[in-house]
Amino acid sequence: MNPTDIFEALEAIAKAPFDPAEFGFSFAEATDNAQATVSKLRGGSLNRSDIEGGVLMNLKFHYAPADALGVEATLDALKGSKRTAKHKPAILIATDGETVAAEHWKSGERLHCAFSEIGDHFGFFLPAAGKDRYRPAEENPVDVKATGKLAKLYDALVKANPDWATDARRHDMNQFMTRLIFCMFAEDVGIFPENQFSRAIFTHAGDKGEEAHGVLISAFQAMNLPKNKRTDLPAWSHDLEYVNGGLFAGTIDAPRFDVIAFRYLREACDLDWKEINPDIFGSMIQSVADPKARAELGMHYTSVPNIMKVLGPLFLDELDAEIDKAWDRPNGLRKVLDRMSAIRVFDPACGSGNFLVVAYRELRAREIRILRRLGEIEGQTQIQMWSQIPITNFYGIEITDFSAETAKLAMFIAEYQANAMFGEAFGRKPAALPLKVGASIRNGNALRIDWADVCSPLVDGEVFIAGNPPFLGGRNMNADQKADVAHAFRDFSGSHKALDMVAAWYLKASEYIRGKRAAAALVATNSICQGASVPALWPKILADGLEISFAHRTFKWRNNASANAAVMCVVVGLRNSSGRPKWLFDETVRNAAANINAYLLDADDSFVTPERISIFGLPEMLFGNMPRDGGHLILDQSEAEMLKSSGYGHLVRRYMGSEEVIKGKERWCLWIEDHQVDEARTSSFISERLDAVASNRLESPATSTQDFSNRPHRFVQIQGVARDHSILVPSVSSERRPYLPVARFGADTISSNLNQAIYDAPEWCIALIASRIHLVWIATVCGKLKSDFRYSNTLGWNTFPVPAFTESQLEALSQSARAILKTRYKHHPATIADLYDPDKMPEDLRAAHRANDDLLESMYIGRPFKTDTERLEHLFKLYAAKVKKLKKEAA
DNA sequence: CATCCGACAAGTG
DNA sequence: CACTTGTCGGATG
Repeated sequence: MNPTDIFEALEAIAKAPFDPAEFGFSFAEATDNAQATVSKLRGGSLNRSDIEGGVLMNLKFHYAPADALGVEATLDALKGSKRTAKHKPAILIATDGETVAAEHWKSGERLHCAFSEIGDHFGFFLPAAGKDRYRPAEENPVDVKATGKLAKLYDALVKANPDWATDARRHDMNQFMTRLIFCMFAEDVGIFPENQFSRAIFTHAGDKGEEAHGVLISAFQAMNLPKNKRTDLPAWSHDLEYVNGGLFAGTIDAPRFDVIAFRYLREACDLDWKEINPDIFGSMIQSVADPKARAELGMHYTSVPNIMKVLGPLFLDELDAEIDKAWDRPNGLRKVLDRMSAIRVFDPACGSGNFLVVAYRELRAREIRILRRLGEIEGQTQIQMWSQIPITNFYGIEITDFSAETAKLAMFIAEYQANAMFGEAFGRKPAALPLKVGASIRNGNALRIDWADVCSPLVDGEVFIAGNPPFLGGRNMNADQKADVAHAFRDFSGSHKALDMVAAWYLKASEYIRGKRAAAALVATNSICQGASVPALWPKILADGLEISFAHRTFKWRNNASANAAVMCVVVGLRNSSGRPKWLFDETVRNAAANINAYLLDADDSFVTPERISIFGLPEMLFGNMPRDGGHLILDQSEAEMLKSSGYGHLVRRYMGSEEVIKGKERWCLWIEDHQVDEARTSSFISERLDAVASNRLESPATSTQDFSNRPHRFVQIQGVARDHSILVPSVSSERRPYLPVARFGADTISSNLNQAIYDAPEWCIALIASRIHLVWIATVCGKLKSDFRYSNTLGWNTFPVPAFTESQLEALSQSARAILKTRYKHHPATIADLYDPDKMPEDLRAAHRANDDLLESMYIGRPFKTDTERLEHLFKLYAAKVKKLKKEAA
């Protein structure tokens, strides 16, 4: 059973009427146990439970129906059962058919939900089916746990208070959650007396939380008033600490708690908040408070390892080297301290402040390290009293108000924790309350604000810009966002409209640091270093004395959130040109580079621009044909056969997209010339399809599509059709294959826009496309989809450098192409996906390709190339020479 | 006209 | 849920 089956089985249980005696067995069935096993369970021979009416399966689960005491008490009974300890079930579950309480026994993680929702929580129950849940170890599990609890609390509160989920009240809800989090943190780390807050709440809120609402309001009001002004508040609140700092200013309200929400509140308070990492916790708080952000949590919080990919090479690694060098020289160490105290860190897209928090924490940790060392050398008395790294050296811009507030809170927590460490090391620390001045976080639009206005560049100190700005493709921005980007690019000619929004941050960063004591490094989608973006963006950035100081090449976005964004990233560091070393990172491997170009290669700067026709005289390659039909012109096999047998076969053609070429799938399409429309309409099937196309096109937002609603029999864009044969290259294909997929088809096929096509051209074109050297070129200069190849005629084929071939060379290449096709045919009916699987590629096909490579490469340099690097170097040399020559001719 | 892209999207185990 | 791998068609040059 796969997880989807388990989900469906649990859904079925949730929908059926609840039978306490039956539930354990149906749960066993739902979690992937064979019928025979379930029968034995029913018979009692496998059931190990020691609880009345319970079902216990060794290592899998322990269920008990809830009695009068309620699901909570039953769950506790399950937890305390001797048999549970003996048989170690993955899941404990108690239910009364109304609500469910369950626990992941190993981690102690709990779930409370309505009985009808158990399907939605199938992920929680997967361990009962022997499937491990995804448990990343790279980060602090406390953060993950806390976020989970807070999210559940939030959901429960919203359920109990539907009006709090409306836009009008969201801000109140956000504020409420932030205040709550602060209190839970403060009472665990010693800002408040231990457990002062939760004791006050749980003493006065009633057994089921019926009074929690009023109690929390009073508590928050008290924290906003000096202790001597609380006469109107209940007596128990008079001891609570005065916090101030804006956190408790403004309206104070609280939602009402039902039983489930109150349970989660208790669990959240029980957590040990001492261990919380403010660095990523900020974004987590934000995600908890904002359901939309929660859905997007996977994209917007940057994991600490990824933050360090930016901050390390940007300035921390260099500081470490300086510290090491000065380790035995007090004056040298003091110099490093001076440098550190004059460093400003500026995140122009700070969100809830993760980069700033990590940067602050790392600098404070280094300061402690240096001071300890100075103490060793010179004695404790010579050391400065307080930290010299002011929190006011940390700057941010953030567009949403709530995130900006959260960032300040996260920085406060970070400062508190750093002071505690300082106190531990040197026995002194400043008072925590009431809250003081914090980091400078500006609430505004970073693409409109002058950055120097937020954080001015320094003469006697450095500014490091770091962050992870939002990614949004040029075609997916709304009008406001497009205008913001246009504003950032206002001083430049050439179009920026195809660029990702993150490109505007890079541009502004480059303008900020140029000629200043400043450097920048940002996370970006890898697309800004690929394909059409390279010539559109990087000449502007790398002009006037800037260089790429380091880069992390494409890595997959990843963090602890469950729904990660599907995106591949790069980190690119910018600085004013210098002789200092440059570093190129591949995953964890670091290489020194002589130069880093905009493709993130250790090579000279070069920008390959798209061309309308091949600058090396190759045959014309055309984009495929785009139906824009809502799928209504496309036929499956049975539909095609039906039309053929009823006399409409001449209106049907084989339809080729990428999958048809690569995986040998079969689809057909209606291909109707203008003069055939009346005839086509005599088929009611075709007629219905055409009407569907027409109405679909009318609904399109694009006028170019609407314009074709009165010609529904036709593809909107017809780029080309073969007279005799076509050579098709899928426009997207897996990066794992050692050669690009390419195939030859007859005149009866129509290529969709998912292929590039050369019509009625000689076979040697196949020899070129199927060569290693062509793959290397495409992989370098074309765009990518994640890291998969994306074939472009303008960027890849029309720029592909080839030597001037002789007739006999072309004939040899054609023969070589035929040899490849013939070898493939020997393995019929294996598809291209089968044949070019890197693990299973047949030896004879490999040999045919090797021969093809040797033949072609000898035509370039008289022998095969030794490495891909050598191939690229030669291609770029040919390309540069050709571009130079064309420019000269044009002048 | 002729593309180039997607903090993706859909299918699979 | 994790992993693989290329749809589809709008917006723009």
